Amino acid sequence: MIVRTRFAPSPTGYLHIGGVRTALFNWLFARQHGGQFILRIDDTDVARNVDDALAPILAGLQWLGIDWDEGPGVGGPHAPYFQSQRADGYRAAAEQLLASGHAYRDFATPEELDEERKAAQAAGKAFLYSRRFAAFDDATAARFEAEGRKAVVRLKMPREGALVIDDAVRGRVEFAWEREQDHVIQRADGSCLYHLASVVDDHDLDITHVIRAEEHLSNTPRQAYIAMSLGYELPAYAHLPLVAEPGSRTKLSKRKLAQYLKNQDFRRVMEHGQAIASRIGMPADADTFNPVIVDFYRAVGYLPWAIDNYLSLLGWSFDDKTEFFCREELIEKFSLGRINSSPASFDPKKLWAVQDHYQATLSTDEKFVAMLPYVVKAGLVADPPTDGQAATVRRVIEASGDRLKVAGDILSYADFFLVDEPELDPEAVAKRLATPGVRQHLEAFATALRAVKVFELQPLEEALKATADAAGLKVGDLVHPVRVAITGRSVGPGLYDCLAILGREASLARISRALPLCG
RNA sequence: GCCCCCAUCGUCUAGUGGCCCAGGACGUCGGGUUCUCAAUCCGAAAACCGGGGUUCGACUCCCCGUGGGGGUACCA
Repeated sequence: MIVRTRFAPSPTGYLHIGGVRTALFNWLFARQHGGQFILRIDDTDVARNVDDALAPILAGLQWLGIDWDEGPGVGGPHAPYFQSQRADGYRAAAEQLLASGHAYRDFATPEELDEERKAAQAAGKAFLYSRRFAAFDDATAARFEAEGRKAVVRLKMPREGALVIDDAVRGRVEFAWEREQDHVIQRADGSCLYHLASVVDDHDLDITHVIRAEEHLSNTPRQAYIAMSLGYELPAYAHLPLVAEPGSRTKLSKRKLAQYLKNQDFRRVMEHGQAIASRIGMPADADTFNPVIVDFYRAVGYLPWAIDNYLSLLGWSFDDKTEFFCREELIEKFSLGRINSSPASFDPKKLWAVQDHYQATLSTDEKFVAMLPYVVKAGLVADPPTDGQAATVRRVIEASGDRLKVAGDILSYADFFLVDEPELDPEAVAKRLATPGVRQHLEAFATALRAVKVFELQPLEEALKATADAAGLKVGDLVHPVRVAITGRSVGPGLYDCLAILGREASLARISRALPLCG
């Protein structure tokens, strides 16, 4: 048997982090078994602007390296891969269900149904439709139609016995048929609903394993009923634990962003991203740009594999200690059997740590390629950059080392080397420059700088230490004022690196500019 | 209301009856190193939801609570 899995997003305009986890697990399972991963678009409901709403989803998956063997853009033997274009198949299935007596036309109005529902609830019982307006033959149907009623097609669920499924994650799960409602599968206008469409497609696309979030577990009986009634073989099911909110067990949702921002870690990640976005002139409106959406990470400059690796650990583990996997290892080691069944909450801090880990493995060249576009977009260099500017960026990357956690971080390290007169942080000035004696020390250091023969790390360090010694200062007491004078702020790469990158002329100019502010 | 699922440090998790007075990771705290920050090194605090069983022995199995979550749509 060839394993075939699928990810079936609705075109909503964004790729949700929980959706990615589902896609990733489907993809991993298919790749591991040498099978196929299919992307199908569940657009039965949203008819307009599908292209626009789909683009971010496709782009997000591509960016993450989750490639699909059949689906939009690549086609395949089961095309089309859009539910909106497969309606004929659903209608035929509804016909078949009607003909075989597994479904019926129902003429009840929503109000009549609602009344029954409420009565059942008031009685503390599960709602079970009386089938009062069901038409099992044409004569009855004609009578209802004469009353001006319109029919939908409902499933005629069994009212005894039970469905037992063997879920790959949860094991044996049993559902009593009598608790299942006669769900509508086709509207009066002939359009078909999700459950029918999904089952028909999974069968037509030869899907062998349905791997999806736990929210669908309760949907399984009616889908299984549809499948069995149509004579399909049931796929294997695996219901993944929900990806929950930071610090909670509730399903992560884009809508509740305001609430997540009360979570300190989440807010920190958000603000860090917004700062980068605003410097590259990217709209950072929280609706389209936030840590629940994959685009956020791409825009800010996270590494796609860091996201994948982090997400793989949400509900799955290989053993008690391995956390980092390259793509091949993850494909090899992944297994449905080791998926957890309890919800896993999305932890921005842990993602950050995983990103940090992978970022640290990058070479200067790799960082340069990823970071240069940010500097260009922020207008810090010409487009294209001059050779000198590119060289400066490269040196800043080297000097900054581990301080650059995501590609966008280059902005807050490169800017003061690339602008003529960086702004001075008032707090840093107050703390490091405006204290008594600093002016004199800076002047002494300026003199020493003029005398430095080769403007490189070693001689610079010697010059600074000599100046400090002569003045009876600790190295730090001189380093801090110099740093603020030349970079405008109190944190940054090593001071000697800063001086070397700036060069003699700029360093001296910045020191003299700072002198009036000194105590 | 009814149905289903879930329950180990703050978080992600290991644990499939004795190896566990519960292991790893992130985070937190303390310390070392350091010109700041970052990194790094060392160390610490931190959990089996409760109650009953079963068993020589339960984190592990069963039952009941409690708590959390999902579903219950002519949404997907």
